[in-house]
Amino acid sequence: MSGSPDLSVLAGDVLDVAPRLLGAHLTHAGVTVRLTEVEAYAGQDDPGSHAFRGPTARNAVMFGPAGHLYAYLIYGMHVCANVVTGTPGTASAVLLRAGEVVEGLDVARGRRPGASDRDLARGPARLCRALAIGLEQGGADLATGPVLLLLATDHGGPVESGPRVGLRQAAEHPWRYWLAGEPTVSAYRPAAPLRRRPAG
DNA sequence: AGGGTGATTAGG
DNA sequence: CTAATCACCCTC
Repeated sequence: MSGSPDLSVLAGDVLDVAPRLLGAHLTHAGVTVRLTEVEAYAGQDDPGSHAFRGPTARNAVMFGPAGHLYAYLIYGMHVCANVVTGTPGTASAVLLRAGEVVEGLDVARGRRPGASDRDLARGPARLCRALAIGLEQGGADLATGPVLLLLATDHGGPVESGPRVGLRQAAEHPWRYWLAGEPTVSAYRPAAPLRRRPAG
């Protein structure tokens, strides 16, 4: 009877939940994206996760119930969005890396001047830009909005997996999942090596 | 190939 | 307080 979609599946293990988000629809402010690429972050067990070192003010929402939005600012200018998974107390989440704009194409184009349609939401910060997701949306309940998640009953194609993008820690885990053959999947970019201190 | 940008974090 | 890091994007 509820008007909200059932997101209870998100309370499961993040490695199980992440691929199931592929094909899901994410809607905000007049634009809907079909997710084509995601990455799993396994909380305090995962050196690549923001929650690895325990709760802080920034990552607090990850320790809460599943189905909420964890949004953060990176490199001083870009916002990235995650879906919190697992049970309260665990801090796992899924980074939304890329999607295909399936609704509100003109609105999305206006938010991403100069970008091709393929690139509108191709990359985690681009996806947030196309959907106008900012830090204000952090903590939002994805079942009730304003950012809404509608799970897919079907992926719509085979899922592939490989190493996560841009991580220096725990880069060996194949916890990035994408829909095979989708042009909106972002290119794999290994982490840049640390700039070495001047040698003595 | 390199630069922009500022919050977040650990450490003194 | 300081200094290092950062789940990225754009332009050249």
